[in-house]
Amino acid sequence: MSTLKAVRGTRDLLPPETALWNRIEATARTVFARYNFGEIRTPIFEDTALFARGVGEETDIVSKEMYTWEDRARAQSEKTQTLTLRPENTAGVVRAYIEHKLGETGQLQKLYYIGPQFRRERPQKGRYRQFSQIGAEVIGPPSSGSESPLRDAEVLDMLASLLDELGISGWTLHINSVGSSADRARYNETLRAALIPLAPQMCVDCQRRAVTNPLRVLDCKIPEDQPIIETLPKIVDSLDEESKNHFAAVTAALDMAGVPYTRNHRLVRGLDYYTRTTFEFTHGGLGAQNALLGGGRYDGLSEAIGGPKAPGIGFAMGEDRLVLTLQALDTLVAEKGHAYIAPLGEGMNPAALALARELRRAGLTVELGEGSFRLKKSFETAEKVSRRIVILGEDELASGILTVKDFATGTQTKVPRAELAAVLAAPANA
RNA sequence: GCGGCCUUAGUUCAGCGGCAGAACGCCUGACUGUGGCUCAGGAUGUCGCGGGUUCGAUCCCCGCAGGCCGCCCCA
Repeated sequence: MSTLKAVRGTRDLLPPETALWNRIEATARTVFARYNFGEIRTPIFEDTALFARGVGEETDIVSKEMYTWEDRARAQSEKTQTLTLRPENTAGVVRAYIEHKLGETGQLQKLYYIGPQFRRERPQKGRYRQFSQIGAEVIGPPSSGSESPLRDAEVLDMLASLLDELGISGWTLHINSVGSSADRARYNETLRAALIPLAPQMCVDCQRRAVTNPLRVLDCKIPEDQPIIETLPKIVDSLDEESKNHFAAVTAALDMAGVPYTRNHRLVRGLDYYTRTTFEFTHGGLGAQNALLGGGRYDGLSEAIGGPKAPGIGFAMGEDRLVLTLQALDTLVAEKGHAYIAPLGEGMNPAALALARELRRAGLTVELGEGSFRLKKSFETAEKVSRRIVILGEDELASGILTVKDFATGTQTKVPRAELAAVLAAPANA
């Protein structure tokens, strides 16, 4: 019988790696809280129509990467429904915003989420079929200030602070404006026309893109094509005055706040709902999947899925990629517990449990040994998982004076039971 | 969805058409309540799965699966 394995593109996360995941999530929650974001949890599956209308029917995500199935009807009278595992979370958040009439509060909604997303792509490093995103959205009626360029700058400032706090050094923030959807359509045609005479000199991929999706030519990584791409019209020249001014206000705020960024005329993101400001934080250590996070403004998304006018801006960070980056930077230090209790002889086991319970209730991390172990084995095991070892034998139990050895210093002391928790809680003696 | 490389012990990896290997880790002992060093010994396993060629396949061939790299796309 063949053994069952995690399905392609999914994986188990085990200790100690999960400690890193928890640290990332805890840091994100802390930073988001400082900016007054609250958590939202939306369902992992939604009506397929939400993604088709929100993300865009023509995008790769919707047209070929979604896990979609027909949910069977419970009764003759009930229609079957097409459901989809969420491939991203922004559409779900906006759906919830509309459904719960959050716009009626008149207040700006600042929501963050952490959770799994699903896309059926060919897996590779930093790209999985189930992956986790940490994201946030700022959305509200125009009267709440949701359209303000200050919101864009604040989100970018928050992200820069979060990455710094996580200890991710060497990131680059790329920003651009893709304007209104009309601006983008106009630019697409400008680009297509400009490429007609140039494409024959470019790589085969670009020759294809020039016809199928001109915007993607800007992403080409072939060195020979770069000088040609530099000569292409820039999207900024296709923007209307309002979008230009909005973008100028975003960069002015970033300059004043001291958030470093790179103006990237070639940053064109793939989801249909993006308007005006778009951005990406990249990191060199990730290979082809070098985007740590991406996001942008989506002023028309709510209306696209049947809601009121509700401009917004948001982002999604690839949590798996944050983990990869931090692992490459070697910032993972395994935390050792406070103490390992070594009972001498199986007869000491019950007393050892009682002692462990006492210390754990005092808030210490305690590993409980086993009386059948020889002391040598207890020491070897203890050294791997704990900062100190506590020996519990007949003498210690009778006298109430325990033997404690500190692995960092190699010093051994006798400690009365009443003082034990305090001694173990103290940092290693120098 | 396309192309390339890869898959052998718990881990990292050698290897060869003829008994399955190293290092690290693990277990036992030297050493009954003091580890880390040392020494002596021990267990590792469907050589990814399924076919084929062959007297004989872990090795050669084909298919499949999974991983990695690139394309596509994206977080």
